[in-house]
Amino acid sequence: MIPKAKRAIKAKLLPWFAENKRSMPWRSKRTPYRVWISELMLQQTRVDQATPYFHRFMKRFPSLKSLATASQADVLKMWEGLGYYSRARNLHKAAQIIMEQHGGRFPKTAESMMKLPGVGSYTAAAIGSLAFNLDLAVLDGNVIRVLTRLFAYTNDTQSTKAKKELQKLADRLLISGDAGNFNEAMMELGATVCLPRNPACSECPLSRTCLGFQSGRPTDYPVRAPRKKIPHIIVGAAVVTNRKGEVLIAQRRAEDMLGGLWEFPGGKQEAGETIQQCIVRELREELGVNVRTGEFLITVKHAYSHFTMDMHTYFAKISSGRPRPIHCQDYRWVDISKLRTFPYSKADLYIITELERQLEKES
DNA sequence: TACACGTGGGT
DNA sequence: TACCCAAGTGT
Repeated sequence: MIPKAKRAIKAKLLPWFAENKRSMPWRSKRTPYRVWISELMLQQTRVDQATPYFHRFMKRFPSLKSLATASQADVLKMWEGLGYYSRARNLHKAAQIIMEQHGGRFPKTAESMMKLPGVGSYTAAAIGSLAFNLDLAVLDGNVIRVLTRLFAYTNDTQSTKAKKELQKLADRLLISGDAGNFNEAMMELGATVCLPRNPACSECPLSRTCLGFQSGRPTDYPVRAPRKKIPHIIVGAAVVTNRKGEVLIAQRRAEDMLGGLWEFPGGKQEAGETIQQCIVRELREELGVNVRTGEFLITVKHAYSHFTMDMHTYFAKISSGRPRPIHCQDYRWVDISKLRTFPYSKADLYIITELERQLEKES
C-alpha cells in the first residue's frame, strides 16, 4: 500500500501541485528567514489571513538582525490581530538567540532549530525542507487529513501514538531530494481539495489510491475525540480619562494570555457583582486606584480559542490614588491620537475604534 | 497527556 | 446560530 501511494504521489500529486500551486509571497525567495516567518504566521492560520501580515512584517523587519534588535512592542505591533501572540514573542526571542549563539546564521539541522523557542517538529521540517532541501516530512493538519483518508486510518489523531505513526507514514512517503515540493504538495492538496467537510474527490490526483474515497465516506477521517464546550465570561473594562483628556492603558503581564499587549484595564465579573462594581474592583486590584464609572461606551463580543467573552466598557474617572502596576506589567496615560501606537488584541482595538468614532461625531 | 493559546471564514 | 476548522508549540 505504501509503495503504491508513493508512486501515485510522484506520478500524480507532484505534477498536480506544479499546475495548481497558489501564488504566495514567501514562495518567491525561500531564504531560511522568510520561510521561518511565513511558517510561523501560517500556524493555525489561513493563507489569506497571513499574507498581508507577511508583506508588512518583511518590510518592517527585512532581516534577522533588524528583527533581533527591534523592541518587543514593535514586533507585537506587527503581529497585532494575527493571534497566538506567543508566536511573536518566541520569534523575537529566537531571533536574538540566533544572533548571539549562531553568529546570525539560521541553524541548519532540525535538532538545533527545535531548540529555538516556537520552533517545533513541524516548523523545523518545513524550514529544513523548503530552505535547506533536507529530507524532512512535515505533519500538519492538512497532511494528517490526507494521510488518514489515503489509508483509512482509524486511530484518534490527537493521540501520541497516532501522531508517531502518521509521522512515520509521511517519512516513508517522502520523495527523497524533493522534500520541499512533497511537503507543499501534501499541504496544498489538504488545503484546496482534500477539504474537511466537502472534499473534492473528483478533482483529487490521489483518489484512485485513496481508501477513504473507496470507502465512500472520506469525511469519516480523520477520527478525533469531540471537543469540550468552552465557557462564556462577562468582563468589565474602563476607559479612564484624566483632566488632560488622556486615557489610561495597562500592559498585560508577559506570562499571561495576550502577554505584552496593552489593554483597557478591567477583568472578569464575579458572582453577585454589578458590572460597575466589577470595574471598580478590577481597577483597584490591577492599578491600585479608586474609580467612579461614568457613561457606557460599548459591549465587545469576542471569541477566543478557549472561551467567549462579552466585554462591557464604561468611561471612568479616578476618584483617589495614583496608578501603580500591581497586576500588570506597566501602565501609561496616552493621548487618544497616540493610542494606536501600542499593540492590542482585537477586543481592545474595537474599543479604540468606537472611541475614535465618538470623537469624530462630537467634532 | 490534555489543555492553553487568537482570529476569521465556512457551513 | 453555533460550531468547526486552519501550514502547531509549550507546558
